[in-house]
Amino acid sequence: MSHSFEKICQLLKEHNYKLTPQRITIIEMFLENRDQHLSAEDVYDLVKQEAPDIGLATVYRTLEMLAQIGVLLKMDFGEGRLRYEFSEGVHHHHHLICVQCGNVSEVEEDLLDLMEAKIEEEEGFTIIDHQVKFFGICKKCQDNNI
Amino acid sequence: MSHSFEKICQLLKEHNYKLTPQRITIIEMFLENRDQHLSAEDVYDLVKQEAPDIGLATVYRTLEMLAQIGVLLKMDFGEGRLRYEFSEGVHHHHHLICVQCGNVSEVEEDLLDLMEAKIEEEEGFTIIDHQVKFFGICKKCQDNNI
DNA sequence: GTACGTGCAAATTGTTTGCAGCGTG
DNA sequence: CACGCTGCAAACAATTTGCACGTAC
Repeated sequence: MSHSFEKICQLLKEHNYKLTPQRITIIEMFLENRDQHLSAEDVYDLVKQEAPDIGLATVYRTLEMLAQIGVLLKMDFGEGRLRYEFSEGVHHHHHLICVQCGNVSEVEEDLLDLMEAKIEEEEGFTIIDHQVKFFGICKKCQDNNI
Repeated sequence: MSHSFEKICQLLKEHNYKLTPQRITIIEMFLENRDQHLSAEDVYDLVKQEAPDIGLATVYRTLEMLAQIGVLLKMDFGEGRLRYEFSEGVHHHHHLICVQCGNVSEVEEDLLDLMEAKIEEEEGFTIIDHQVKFFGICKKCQDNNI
């Protein structure tokens, strides 16, 4: 079910991508930070600790490639920059974005199957994926506001 | 219910914003294109036909201002640019984004109230707004693919 | 060995800002 | 007539691209 290092390497091979040290480091980084939504710059900073010579462009290219083959999912939280996370289980978690502190957390709730079925039927639109974002005030901020 | 020119002007006054020709032109443009999701550049191109001297920065500033006072809603379809639409009824329509042609259309379906109630209860997260995007292939593209 | 991958720097793109002059209320 | 608003150009920030060199297969 979940992504493993081996499975991802396998995917690269299938798509005729080479397994370079830089790519390996980036993939390991994501495996060690499964729960995070990392921006390109975040990845760059993290990876630089392991491999100081890596270039930012390489990070961008690798993230794009991993998104293309379905390992990562591009997420846009409206900050003017993209974030990346493992694509697994995308259909069953949504994001809670706190408009005060900017923190992004996840919920597992998903009642969208009904909606999808209706849309496919009524609009003739074949749904591949969905993204749901709830904007509001997280518990922490609410507590701080008192 | 729906935005009218008068109501928007009223809102500007309430917020101590002046009613300049540029702002009027931009508001009229949106009223004439209620069904569209316009980017700043789109608005600039449209408005330039009426008022060739307008500056792109003015468009950006006006869109930001209209979003601030709640007339427009900033939408992010992950294209690396923001789009704007009237904010009315935001809770009751969602976006269908075709991954082939990039066309964005709307659906009225909304079953998220249940989900919101559950999230507020279980996570203590107070929801202000939500955005739902469905990615897939629109009817037109499906027909073209045959 | 060769095509793909890399680092670097420069280019692009969307958006923001500083400023002197203009126009609304 | 004051202050907010404008156009212009320059500044910014995230991302992309061109290119000569390096390296996985």
